[in-house]
Amino acid sequence: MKKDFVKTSRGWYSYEYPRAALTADNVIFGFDGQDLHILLVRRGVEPYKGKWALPGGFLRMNETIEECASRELKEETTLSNVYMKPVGVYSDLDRDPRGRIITSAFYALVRLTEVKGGDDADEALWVPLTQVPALAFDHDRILRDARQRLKEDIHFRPVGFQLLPEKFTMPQLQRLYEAILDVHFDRRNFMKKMLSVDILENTGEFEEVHGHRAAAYYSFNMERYRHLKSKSDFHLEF
Amino acid sequence: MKKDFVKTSRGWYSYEYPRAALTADNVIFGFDGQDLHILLVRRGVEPYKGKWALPGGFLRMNETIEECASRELKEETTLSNVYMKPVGVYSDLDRDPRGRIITSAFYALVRLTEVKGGDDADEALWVPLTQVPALAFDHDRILRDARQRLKEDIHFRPVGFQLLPEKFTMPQLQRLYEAILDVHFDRRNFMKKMLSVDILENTGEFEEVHGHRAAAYYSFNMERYRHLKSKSDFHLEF
DNA sequence: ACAAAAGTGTTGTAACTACACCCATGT
DNA sequence: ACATGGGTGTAGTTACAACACTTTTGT
Repeated sequence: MKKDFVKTSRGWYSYEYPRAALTADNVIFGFDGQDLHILLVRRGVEPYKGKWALPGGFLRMNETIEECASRELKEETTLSNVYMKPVGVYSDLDRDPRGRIITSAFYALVRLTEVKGGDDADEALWVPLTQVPALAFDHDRILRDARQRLKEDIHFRPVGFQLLPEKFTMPQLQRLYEAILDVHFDRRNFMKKMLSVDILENTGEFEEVHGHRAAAYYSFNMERYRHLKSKSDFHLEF
Repeated sequence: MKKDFVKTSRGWYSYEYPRAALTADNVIFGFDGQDLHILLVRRGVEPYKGKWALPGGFLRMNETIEECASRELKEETTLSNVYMKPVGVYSDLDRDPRGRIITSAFYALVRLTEVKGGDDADEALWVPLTQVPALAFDHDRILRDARQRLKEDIHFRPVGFQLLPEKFTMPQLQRLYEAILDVHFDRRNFMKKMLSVDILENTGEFEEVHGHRAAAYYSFNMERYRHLKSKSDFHLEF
């Protein structure tokens, strides 16, 4: 790659035409078995100091925007190899008071239990989607768009399984789908449909509650999913 | 907005950290009644001089990325108010030999007949999707992604009607859907399904072929589409 | 005893697929 | 006469939505 800048005497980077700065921001979804949460960070500096915001950061010159997003995600959660999908590009002229900063937003699905949940004093905090405060910058809009995107994606890809532990019960899976799609399903029909796709495996194990048998554990069988004849075989209509 | 740069003595723009340049590229789809086409431009300068590429250009500081994309689209087609949707961000380090240039890709749907079709000598040319040559930069990949996105979108939104003239025949509509989805439908079932959604209006007029009555003209009724109870009412499964 | 959560089958209805013949026009 | 393209209806199958009772456990 050609060098497309010159350095000034002060060590700054100089270009023939003005350029916007690029950031990546992540909407990190987690599920606690009951509700959908997102991971927020409290801003320690101006602008929007003290406000909650999506975790993110500036693009470096040796990484793609996806690499930037997953680097930021790793810094926040210590997780790598996380399921991420692009949400959109946000480039309103006045979206950041610091100047012309454009962000590329992603959503990520993580197992909430694998991330050390910070408390309020900490910088990062899991917040239920029903209790998200007003966010810094245009992050409210980004969050809305990410939820919408997740809602659409879940019809075509088994995204839910990225949010659940290895083994999960049918009621947990149903609560997750209900939280994402914001609807209610009949237990029997939900179970029937899920099992009809043939990507779930009954582990034979059972959830234990107070030392007694409760719901049966299932696991997601990635092999079987790969072998579906067409992607539309996993077209959950609901 | 704060000024986030300083100008050098040579009039260049200087930043504390390196920045990538941002462009917008458009995959412009058109339909000639038979096949899907895209609009390509032949590059007049290096790199990739003489190669075909997607139309696009650099972001200006007084516009959003969407405004940039539609400005470029207008320059190429003279059309405004065109249906456009984002495809993705392409930021591979070596995607442009000129330096760190990141592009935000969009697809657009236009009525091919409304755009003066340039010939080979011209700079812009309509090319059937079946005959697209190897493109400059990573535009092959962008095109693949745009086709995939269009394929997915058509299930949820009546995107096809952006590509057809005001009045169109059922066989034309079917050919369009077949071109986008790359499948074949039974004529009777296709018609039945389309009419069942209740967003088409029989104009009472007929296509004339050699002075004789041929297929009936339909038009898309935007009002009826808006009044659908839910978006999933236009969920064409196929 | 009462409430809460998990498991299990059937039936009516709606939607989809597959399929054949007629008519008009152009060669 | 033959081929092409447009118009129309039905029957079999599949997928979906709606629905109730039993068991276990905790209070």
